[in-house]
Amino acid sequence: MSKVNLKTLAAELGVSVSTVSKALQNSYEISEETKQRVVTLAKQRNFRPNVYASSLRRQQTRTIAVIVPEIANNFFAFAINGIEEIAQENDYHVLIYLTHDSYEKEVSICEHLQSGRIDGVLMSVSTETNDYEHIAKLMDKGILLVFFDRVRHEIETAKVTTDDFVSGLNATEHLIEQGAKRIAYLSLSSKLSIDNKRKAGYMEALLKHNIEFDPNLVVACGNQQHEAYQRIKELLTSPNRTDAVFASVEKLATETYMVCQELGLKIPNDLKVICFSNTTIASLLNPSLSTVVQPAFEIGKQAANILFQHLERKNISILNENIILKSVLVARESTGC
Amino acid sequence: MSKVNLKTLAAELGVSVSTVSKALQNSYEISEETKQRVVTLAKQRNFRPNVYASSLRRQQTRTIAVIVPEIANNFFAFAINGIEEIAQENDYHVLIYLTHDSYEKEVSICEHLQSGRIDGVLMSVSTETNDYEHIAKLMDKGILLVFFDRVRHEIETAKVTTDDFVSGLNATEHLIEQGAKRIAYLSLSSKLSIDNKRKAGYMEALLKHNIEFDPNLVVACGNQQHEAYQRIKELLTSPNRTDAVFASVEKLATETYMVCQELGLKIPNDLKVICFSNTTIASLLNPSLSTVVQPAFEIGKQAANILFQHLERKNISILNENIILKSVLVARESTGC
DNA sequence: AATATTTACGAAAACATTTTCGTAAATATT
DNA sequence: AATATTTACGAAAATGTTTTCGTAAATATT
Repeated sequence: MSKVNLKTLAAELGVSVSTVSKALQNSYEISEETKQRVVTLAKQRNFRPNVYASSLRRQQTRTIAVIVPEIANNFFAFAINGIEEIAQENDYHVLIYLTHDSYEKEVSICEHLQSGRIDGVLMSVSTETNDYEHIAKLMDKGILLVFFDRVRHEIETAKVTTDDFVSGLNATEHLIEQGAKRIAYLSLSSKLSIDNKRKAGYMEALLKHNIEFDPNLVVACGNQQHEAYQRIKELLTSPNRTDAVFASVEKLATETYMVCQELGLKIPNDLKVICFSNTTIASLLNPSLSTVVQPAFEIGKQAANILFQHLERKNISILNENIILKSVLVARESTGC
Repeated sequence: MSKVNLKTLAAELGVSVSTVSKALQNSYEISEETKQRVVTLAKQRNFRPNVYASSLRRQQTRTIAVIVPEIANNFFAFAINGIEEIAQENDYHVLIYLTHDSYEKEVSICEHLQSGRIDGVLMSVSTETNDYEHIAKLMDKGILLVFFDRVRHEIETAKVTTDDFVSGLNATEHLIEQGAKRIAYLSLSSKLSIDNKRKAGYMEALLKHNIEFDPNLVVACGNQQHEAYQRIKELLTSPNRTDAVFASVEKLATETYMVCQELGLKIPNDLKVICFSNTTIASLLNPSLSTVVQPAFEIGKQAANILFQHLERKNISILNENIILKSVLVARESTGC
């Protein structure tokens, strides 16, 4: 395991360090014969240029960070999948950071990333994030950023999301068409732009169908599982009970299923349920779950593509732009289909 | 966005670069007064030491790689969750690489990682991996490695897995106790040690209960979803049909559910199903799914802990050791409970 | 007062690359 | 034959840290 670097290779070949470096980069300055000798020895010694030295000199790391709230979540897992695929294609490396929906953690991660470790960031903000100074600081250091899904509109850069408003409208309208009269909206956090857009779509659908909006039917469930369970239970045990639920995220729908199990409510007869979800087994649930499926994989790919394009073109800041990919509604038994 | 580094700070303060560096590291060589001045300016200028320069000099990166077959998989998602948690605690950074169960990709990733980018690796090998030279090469470069879940026993290092044999035995025995007579084993790949152990447990259970082992009931399903579907369909349509299925991974169980839907077979009456799985919604399936739940989060944490401990103690190679965390069997309707 | 020790800092090497620039020799051009 | 150009390489600077070692001044010890 004797160390091998440009210096040792050069010494062994009786040429200079720069010659070895250039030969390995297939530079026109080096004769074919020398290149051969260098490449052969490098291969034999299993030489790999030290990326930290080379990044330092080149002033680029070919590394990006992905900051997401969680990973045990089908949407984020698929999105990361897409990101990683594009990263491998472009020979970039992907650092992963989980905020667990904590604002403090998100800030701390952004602090850490100001140390030249990365060229760019793909980010989905936490539900608790209410400002954006930590993100602005990051960009001040010349780090490119692209948001996906959970964005902050105050930051001027590219944002890849799904058509949350329209999908929210469609999901709600679907419930109405299936006969629902009192539809509840289960919210994750009013700080999240996507949540607000889905809710806006929900309200638009009510308006369109002349259903009066009842603020009591908008339930802030939060991140904590047990808290969400409680809120939903309260909702489903309150007088003049709701007959349908539109959950802004999958977790809130599955919690609804659990609550119904406990209360003995039958889906879809007693309660219709639809939600944003990327689970692959929606059709196997009891009853099968109607979902709004986000193109998670595509969202990840697009976000990564935009970032890498700009990274290759150097120093060009990313224009403020909303890329919107369509979700698709899949109706199943939970809404009476 | 004028650049700020030790040099510019030193110039502005009228001291040397080394003084600034030492002051920021709170070295005893620097007076309190100077430290104050340095720290204040550094804060004001929002200075972060360049990690590539510092890694180069220190010869450690505080970065690890996690290599897994896929991420849209509850087991790996939870494991990565555990890894990331421990990494953040220890101030390490986590690079993620997906092999998509391709041997070529796994090799290529290992090649890339020989460039001094990382100090250590946590790895779950792909189902197609049949040798281990690429892994040995990595270790030759002085990179520490810990396996989790999908291990290669030929490599001498720590391996964190679950009690696959015993759990396989328990799962099979559970099926037998529930009245199953002809139990099939759905295998992912005979190249995987965990798969073989689960299968060995299955065979042991048959032996114990005097059930003759029928090789036709061991179905190699592979990674491809449609192929798995086909194999399972063949199994369930063949004469003298099996009455129970033990799936080595979740995906094969959900495929089984799909096949049963198509064939109109009723679980658990026509077919009992149990599988290794980490899905959080097993209880919501139709029918609810009996699972062997691996402590995925803990496995990730343990593997990361072992790696970091050795990284801190420098150069100490990791002893060959099998750490086995117990899985727990949760019986539900799919096995008639 | 002479010597020893401590304090507080700076110069420079080291980490492993990449890249600019200089140049000797070989070849081409007039 | 004299000059211009090309070829093939090397020296050295640069990237931004960390760390070793040297040392002048201040303080302590005899």
